[in-house]
Amino acid sequence: MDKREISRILEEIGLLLELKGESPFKSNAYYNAARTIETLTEDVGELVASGRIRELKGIGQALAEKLAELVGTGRLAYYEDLKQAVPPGLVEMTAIPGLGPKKITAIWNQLGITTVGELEYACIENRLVSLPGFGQKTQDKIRQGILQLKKRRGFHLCATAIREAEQIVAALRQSVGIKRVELVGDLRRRMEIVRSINILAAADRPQVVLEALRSMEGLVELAVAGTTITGRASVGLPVTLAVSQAVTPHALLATTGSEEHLNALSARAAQLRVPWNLTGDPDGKCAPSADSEEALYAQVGLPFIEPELREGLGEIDVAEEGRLRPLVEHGQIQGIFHNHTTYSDGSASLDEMVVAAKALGYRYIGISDHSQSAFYANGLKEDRIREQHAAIDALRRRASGIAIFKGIEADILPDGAMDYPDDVLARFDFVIGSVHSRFNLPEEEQTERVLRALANPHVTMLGHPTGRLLLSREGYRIDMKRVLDAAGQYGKIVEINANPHRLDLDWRLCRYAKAQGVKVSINPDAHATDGLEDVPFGVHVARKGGLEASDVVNTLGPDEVLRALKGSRSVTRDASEM
DNA sequence: GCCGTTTTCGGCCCGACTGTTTTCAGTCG
Repeated sequence: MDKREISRILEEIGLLLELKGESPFKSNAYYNAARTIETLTEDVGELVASGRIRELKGIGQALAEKLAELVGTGRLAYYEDLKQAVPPGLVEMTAIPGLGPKKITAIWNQLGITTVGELEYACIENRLVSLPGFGQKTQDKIRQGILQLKKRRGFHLCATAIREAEQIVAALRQSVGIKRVELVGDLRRRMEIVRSINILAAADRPQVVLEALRSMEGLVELAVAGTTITGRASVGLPVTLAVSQAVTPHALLATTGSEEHLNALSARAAQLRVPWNLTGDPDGKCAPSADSEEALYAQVGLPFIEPELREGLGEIDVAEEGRLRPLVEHGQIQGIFHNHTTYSDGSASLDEMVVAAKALGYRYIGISDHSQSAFYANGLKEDRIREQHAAIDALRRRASGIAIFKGIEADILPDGAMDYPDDVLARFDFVIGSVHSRFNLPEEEQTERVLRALANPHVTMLGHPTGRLLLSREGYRIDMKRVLDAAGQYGKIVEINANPHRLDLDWRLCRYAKAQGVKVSINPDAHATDGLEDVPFGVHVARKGGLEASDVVNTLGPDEVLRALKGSRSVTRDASEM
């Protein structure tokens, strides 16, 4: 059992305890432990075996015993019992905005409601308003939240799906009798959220693939119907494998999608009178003859179009006009900004973050802890900024082979002012301006707020521009086009936050940003050393948005990027001019 | 459930916001 799964179980125990109405401090102990385990660099099994697990802060006698049981047997009786005691629908309800454990418990105890469906019906019947502490607005908000929840039900984060998919693909590729394995579908196009994992496999018989899958841990509900194998990954994600004698480029193209892209291709083929039956017999007369996807595109007079671009959003026109450029690749990212440390709410020290970044091959790392108004995140007051800068100076003398930049993730206050005075902001190599409060301002006010921050000459980058959390929170209402216009005008960098929950700036806005001359920075927003590994997810966003290396500032080397940062703060302008 | 000691019990982060109240509870970041 890996640390992610252990952490998830501890987290759920915390939640179940809250729902049962146990001491919030007790559930907090589980939340803390979950966080500790998740950010471990050492193997949990080894820590348990050696007894050193007790040395971790927040792991006492009881938790150590539970971890031992979990690691040793893969099960935990305490957790199983809790799950018996609390209906699973209550856990699902916690995903509804504005609905926390207390309100859910009230709904459960006083109305006997245990599922989201029943809750929705109770809203329709106007039964929530009668509960103490509830009113019309609460009920309306819950009903709205349920609609959101239903919309995203069945979706999973790309990162989760990729992790599962890569394990399956790698295992199958090593299996005897399986000739070829390819990931297709939304996941190959690197959509930010997906419903399933779709794989093409070449083998003589589906049975061969099935046997290989059976030996994999975490795959359940495996079944065969004809040449299709279905199953479910450990996170509940449906897996579908289509097995055939060979993986043809036709099948690859057809199953990668998107539907819009395929429709545009077939319309084009019809116009050019090229046979274009991708799903029929590839040797038949109706199918284009091709031995690769490149050759298929060539049949309709187009260069190869990267899977990420295949969304039917004008990529075919761009390809036809010869305007496709090589998309940015992870290997071109030379350094990373937006990284937190234990100075604020990170779980790894400054030294650990720098060492980890260097180990990943990065040539520079930009440290940016939270600013003073972020109380909840232990934001840095001026004295602690001085302390951190001294630590960075000392580390710069010791560390070789990696440059360290002094930065800050400064809150953009509700009125658009930054939460440090200019002379403090001037001490940093880079300043990320981020919104962390007052998400519910009207669109006009929210937009003006961010525009004013961008007008501040000390701000170099805009952090997670919409504040969205995929599958859990909508972004705040903001006119992103105006924001990107301003960023272009002022030469400000806009972040592509690579955290799989954010992926913000959205890829759909990348083209617009590029057209305004806006440079992006692909930032991990890491709060632990393994957060640094999220960078590739940000690269997917940039690629889907059609960005090339020259659009991404952190493809620059350390010296050039520093010049770019200086350039982005040289424009001085008053907000009143806008 | 953890922690630390002024050790075996009492405290555990906190401020803003919202909606419900008419002084506060719940949620969120």
